[in-house]
Amino acid sequence: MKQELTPRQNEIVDTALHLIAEGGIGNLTIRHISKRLNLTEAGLYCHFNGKLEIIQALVSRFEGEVDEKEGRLHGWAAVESAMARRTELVLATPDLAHVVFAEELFQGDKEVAQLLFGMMQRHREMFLRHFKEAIEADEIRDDIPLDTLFRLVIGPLRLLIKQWGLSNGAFDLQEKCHELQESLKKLLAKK
Amino acid sequence: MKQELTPRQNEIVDTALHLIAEGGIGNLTIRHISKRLNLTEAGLYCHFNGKLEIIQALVSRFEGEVDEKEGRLHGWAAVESAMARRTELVLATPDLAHVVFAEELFQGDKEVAQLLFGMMQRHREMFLRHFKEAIEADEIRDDIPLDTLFRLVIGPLRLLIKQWGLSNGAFDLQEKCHELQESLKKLLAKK
Amino acid sequence: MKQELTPRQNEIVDTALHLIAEGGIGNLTIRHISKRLNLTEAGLYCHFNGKLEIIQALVSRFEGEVDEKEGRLHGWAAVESAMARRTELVLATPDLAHVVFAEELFQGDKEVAQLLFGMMQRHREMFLRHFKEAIEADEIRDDIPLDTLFRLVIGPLRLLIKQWGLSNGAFDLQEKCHELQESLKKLLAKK
Amino acid sequence: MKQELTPRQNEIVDTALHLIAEGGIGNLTIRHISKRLNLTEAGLYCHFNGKLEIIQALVSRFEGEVDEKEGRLHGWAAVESAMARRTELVLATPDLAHVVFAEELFQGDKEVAQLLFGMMQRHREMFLRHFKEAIEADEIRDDIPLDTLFRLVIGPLRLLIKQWGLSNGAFDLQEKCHELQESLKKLLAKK
DNA sequence: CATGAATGAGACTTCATTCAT
DNA sequence: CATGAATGAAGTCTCATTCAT
Repeated sequence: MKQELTPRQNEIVDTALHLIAEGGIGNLTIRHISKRLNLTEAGLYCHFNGKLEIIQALVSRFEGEVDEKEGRLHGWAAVESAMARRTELVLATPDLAHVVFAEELFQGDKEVAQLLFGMMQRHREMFLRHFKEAIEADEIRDDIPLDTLFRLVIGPLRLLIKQWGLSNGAFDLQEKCHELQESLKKLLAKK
Repeated sequence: MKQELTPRQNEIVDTALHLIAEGGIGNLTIRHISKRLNLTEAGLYCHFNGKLEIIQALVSRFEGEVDEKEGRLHGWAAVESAMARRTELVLATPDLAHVVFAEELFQGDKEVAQLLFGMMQRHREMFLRHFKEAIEADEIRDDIPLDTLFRLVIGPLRLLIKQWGLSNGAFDLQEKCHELQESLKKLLAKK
Repeated sequence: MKQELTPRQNEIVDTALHLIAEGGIGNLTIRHISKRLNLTEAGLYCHFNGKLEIIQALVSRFEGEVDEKEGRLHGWAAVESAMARRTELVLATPDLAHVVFAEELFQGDKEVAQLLFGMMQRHREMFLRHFKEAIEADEIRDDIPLDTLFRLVIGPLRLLIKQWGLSNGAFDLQEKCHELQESLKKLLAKK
Repeated sequence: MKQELTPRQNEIVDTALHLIAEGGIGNLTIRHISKRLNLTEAGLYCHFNGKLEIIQALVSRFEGEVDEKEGRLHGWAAVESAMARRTELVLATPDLAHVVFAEELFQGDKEVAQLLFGMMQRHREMFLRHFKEAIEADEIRDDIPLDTLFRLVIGPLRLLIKQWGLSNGAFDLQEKCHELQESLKKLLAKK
C-alpha cells in the first residue's frame, strides 16, 4: 500500500508540509506549492493526480520509517523507544510538529480522515500491547486501566510536541521528552 | 475585552462551531453560515464585520463562563474542578470537542492565533498555581517538575476529549474523565 | 429648478464632496457618508431619495452662489471677475479643487453628465459674450477666434486649480491666479 | 520600468480604456473586461495579477511611444511637436480623450496616483526646458513667468482634448489644435 | 428623523483542475 | 516533464436600497 515516492514527489510533499506548518491548512494550495518549487500549477499534475494525493502522501509520512529495531523491543522499553522515535521524527522535520497530532486539519477529506484514523488505531494498539507486556513483566503498576494508561502516556507526549511547535522550538524537545519519561517511570513504578 | 453577544450573534457563532465540527475549518464559510441560517451572505455582515470577528467570537467561547466557584477552590480540588468544567463545557456543546485544543485550525489568522495563545497561557498559569498549592499542602508528590506535571494532567485530558470527539461521543466522557482523575490521584499521591 | 437645501442636506453634500476629494469617486458611498455623519445608512434616505440626488446636489454646487455683482460687469472686467470668483469658490471649499472640472468623475450617470454639460455650456456662453464685448470695446485684440480665446483663458485657469488641488494647496492660489490674469492681459492687449 | 505587454495584455488594456471612456471609472470592472473579451473573470488573471496592474498598464500607455524625433527638437518647435503628438495619440486612440488628463479618475489608488503624478512632473519639466530654450533663442517673449507659460500652453490643449472627447469627436481636433498653436504663436511672439 | 435587519446584485480574487502544445 | 491559457465554482466583502418599527 505504501507507495515509493520519486525525489520530486518528496520535494512536493516537503513543501506541502512546510506550507501547512507556516500558515495552516488553508495555506496548502496547488498554487503555493508550485510557486515554491518554481513550477507551473499544471506542472504539479505531472507528479500527483491531484491535491488529495499530495495530502495522502503527506499524512502517510507521519508514520515514518519505523520498525527497524522497534519490532525487537517489548514492554516498557518499547514504549520509551516509541516515544523517543516520535521526538526524533519531529526534530528531523520540525514542520511535523505543527501537523502531526492535528487530526482536525484533515477533517475535510473523508478519505484522509480515514487514513489518519487507521494510523491512530494501529498506533494505539501497539502501545496497548506494550503496556500489557510491561504489566505482565511487573515493570509498571497494574491498577491503571489500559486506555487511561494510553492517555497518560501519549497525551503528555502530544502536548509536549505541540507546545514545542507553537513555541517554534524554543526549548530542548529531547530533554523535555526525557524528563517526561523519567516522571512517567517514577509514577508508574510498581510500589 | 469580552464582548456581550446579541442572540443573533450567538446563533451565528453556534452555526460556525457546528460547521467546523462537521467538516473542518475549510467548511467554515460565510456562505455556509448564512445558508444554514436562511440568511443572505450580505445579511451576516449586519451582525459581524467579517469572518475574522466571527472566528474570534467563536474562539472566545472556549474560555466558557468560568469563575463562579472556580475562584474559591485551591490545590488539587481546583485542578479536578477545572478538569470537570472542561468536560461539562464539551458535553454542553459537543461541537467544541472537535475544535477546542485544535490550535492548528486557526494557525491561518495571526490575530486568532494570538488570542488562542493568550488563552492557553492563562490556562496554564492557573494550573501551575494550583499545582504549587497542592504540593505545598502535601496533597501530591513533589518530585515531578511543574511543567511536566502540567503536561501529565492536561495532555491526557486533551487527548480524552479529542478521542471523544473523533468517536462522535461513543463513550461516556464524564465517566472516563472521572477515571482519569482517579488514576492521576493514585499516581500523584504522596507516598 | 435650484432646490433649497436643508442644513442637514448641506452637511451631507459637504461630506460627499469631502469623500470624493479624499479618495476619488469610488470613495463616495452611502455607507461612508452616513458613517462620517454618525448616521445609519437608512437614515440618509430621510434626507435624499438616493445617491443620485446627492450627486446632483453636489454638482449643482459647482455653480456657486453667483450673480450678485456678476450681472453688472461687462467685457474683460467680467472675465477677470469670473476667474476670481472661481478661485474664491475653491479657496472657500478646497475640496472643490479635486472635483470641479473633473467631468469624467460623473460620466457614469447620464443624468448628472447632462447636468454638468448644461453648466459648462452656460458658463461658456457667458464667457463668449464677455469676450465679444471686450473685443468690441477694444479691450483685447481681435485676431484670436472666440472659441480659442475661451480655451486660452479657461484652460489655464482649470489647470491652475487642478494643480493647486493635486499639490494639496501647496502654493498661493490667489496670487497665481492674479499672475495668470496679468499675463493674459499682457498677451491679449491690443497692440 | 516600462513593461513589454503581450498581445493579449494589450487587448485587455484596450478594452479597459474603452470601458472607462464609455462609462467612467465605475465602468471599469473585471467582469466587464472579461465579458467583452469572451473570457471568464478568472481567465483575466492569467494575464494580469489584478485590477491594479491593469490600471497601471493603462495609465502607462498615456506616455505613448515617444521620443523618436522628439529628442532632436528644441525650443518652440519642440513645444509644437509635443502638442501635435498629444493630438495624434488621441486621434489614434480616441478613448484616450476621456481618460488622459483625468487624474481624478485614479485618485482612488494611491499607487496609480503616484504613477500619474510622476508622469505629469516629467511632462512639465520637459516643457519648461523647451520654454527656456525658446526664450533664450528669442523665439518667444520673456515677460511671462515659466510656470504660467506652462499653464497657458498646456491648459488650453488639455481643455481642447477634453472638449473633443465630451463632444464625441464632433470637430476636427487636428485643425483646432493647429488653430491653438497659431494663436499661441501670435500671442507669445517677441514684439 | 432615525434605526436594525435584511436583500440582490455585483465587486475582486483564489481555487483545483483540464487541455493543447 | 513542463507550460500557458482557460474554466467553473466558490470565496469574502461592499453596494444601494427597502421596510417595519
